[in-house]
Amino acid sequence: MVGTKDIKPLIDDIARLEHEHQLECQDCSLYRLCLPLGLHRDDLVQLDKIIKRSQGYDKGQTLFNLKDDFISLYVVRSGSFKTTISASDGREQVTSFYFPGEFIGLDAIHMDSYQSKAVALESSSVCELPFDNLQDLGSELPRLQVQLLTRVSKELSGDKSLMLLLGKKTSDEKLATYLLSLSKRFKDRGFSAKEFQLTMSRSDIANHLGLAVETVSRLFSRFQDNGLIAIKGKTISLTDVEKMQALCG
Amino acid sequence: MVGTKDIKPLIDDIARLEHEHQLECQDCSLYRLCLPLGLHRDDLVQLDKIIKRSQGYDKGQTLFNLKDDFISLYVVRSGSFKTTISASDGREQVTSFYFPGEFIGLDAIHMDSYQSKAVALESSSVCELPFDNLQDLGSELPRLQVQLLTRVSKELSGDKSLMLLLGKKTSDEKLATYLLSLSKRFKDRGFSAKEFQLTMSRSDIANHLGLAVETVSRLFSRFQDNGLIAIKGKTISLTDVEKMQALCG
DNA sequence: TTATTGCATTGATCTATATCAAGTGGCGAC
DNA sequence: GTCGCCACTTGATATAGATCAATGCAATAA
Repeated sequence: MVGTKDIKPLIDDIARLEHEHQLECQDCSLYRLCLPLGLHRDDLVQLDKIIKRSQGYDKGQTLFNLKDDFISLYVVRSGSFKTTISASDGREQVTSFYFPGEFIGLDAIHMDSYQSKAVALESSSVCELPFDNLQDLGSELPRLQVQLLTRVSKELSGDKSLMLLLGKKTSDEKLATYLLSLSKRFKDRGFSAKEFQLTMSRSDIANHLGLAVETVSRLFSRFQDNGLIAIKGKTISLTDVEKMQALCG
Repeated sequence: MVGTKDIKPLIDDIARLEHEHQLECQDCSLYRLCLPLGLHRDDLVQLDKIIKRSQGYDKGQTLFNLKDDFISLYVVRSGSFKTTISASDGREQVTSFYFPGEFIGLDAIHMDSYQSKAVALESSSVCELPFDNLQDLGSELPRLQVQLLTRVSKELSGDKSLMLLLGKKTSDEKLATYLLSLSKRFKDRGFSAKEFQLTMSRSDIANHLGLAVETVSRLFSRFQDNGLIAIKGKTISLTDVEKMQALCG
């Protein structure tokens, strides 16, 4: 307990140093997942020039709000975010979760304001890509433009799958599908596919899957009883991936 | 009854003539809704060169199938289409309906095969845009590339709204939202916003909204009883748009 | 004209999941 | 430490909408 307090300043120092150092794309660990993929070294230097590496965001802090002017796309550098849209009466839907290397704000490109709200789920940081600059650069670097198009298409594809989940799947199929999708994304990022942190709350998960919190809670308990997972607070281990896959439908 | 048979050959003739004439983008009535928007006249000529104006598709005919090689994007020229994705056990979700000027296949850009199946809902025709050619041209015409990006972003945005609908709305809110969305799209295309044809079946609508056919049928009846709509087979009139909007949530 | 077929409607019943209600446990503030 | 708060869990009950079942109806074929 005393130890935690002692290292906090150290962590802050590291964050500050990292920020001052302004890590460039070439050296970034997300290189293989992120926008630069397929760009030449010279192009990267140009891309680096327009990227703003922002200060961090605390848990619960808003990256952008519904109807804010659309200025920039964001790429998660560390941590995680959720985006939500809301009905006129205030009901909200968690539309997506975003992890390192993923783009936030792509659905705003066709408007001049954001169509959703983005909030950090933990201490997080992002790279900011002012869209106008990105477009200017894109007109010189077709490969960049293609990368961007590919990104939006990929998110579109994911959203269609989520429509299948929301429209046709039962509660246990929903949760199983969700957990495996998280697992895959962590694996792609070089983390364990079997054990990871659920940085979002139960109610975020429930909302995203079109379920009630209580249902999600009961499902976690049942999955645990059936030996599918081991869960303790926010830490989850997938103990029977086979069976989990069979559950997805 | 005899009359219908007599004019059928005439209609076919017109379709054939239209096809042979190979109507160009400049002259197309969809000009203001379609890809050419914002392109210069010279650019349009180039775009026209890569567009294949295909034969028509009959009701129920497949434009492309899941896992077909991704070669082209398609723009609806006349008629309408639906796209579906399916779970491993065969359950299907109708992900979108497409009307003239709208793009089909955008979710395949990030893969080398289509992620969904597209089927004509009535006699329809499309413009085919071979994606490789489109990209070659795009690298010379940044405005074209931006148009394309904008299109995908717009579809993304619509899908997020549908997630809100599927996850959070009640059955009557779902149907009301859907009918008004159709109404707006018809209006944008210069058709009546109040009276139009539901080219898709009740079961397509139900599936798309995450409901059972019976529920949709009952809702249509109730909406009619409440003076919101008048419906006869596939023809619907919105008789109280105000009240309908209030129902959307 | 009458049969056939598939889509659509309407009614009766059932069920998955929401909602309501009552704890439980962990964590930060003091 | 312990107080208070909030997220989570677990149980009891309610309900929106699904499913099952029968019938109606319109378009095509015979």
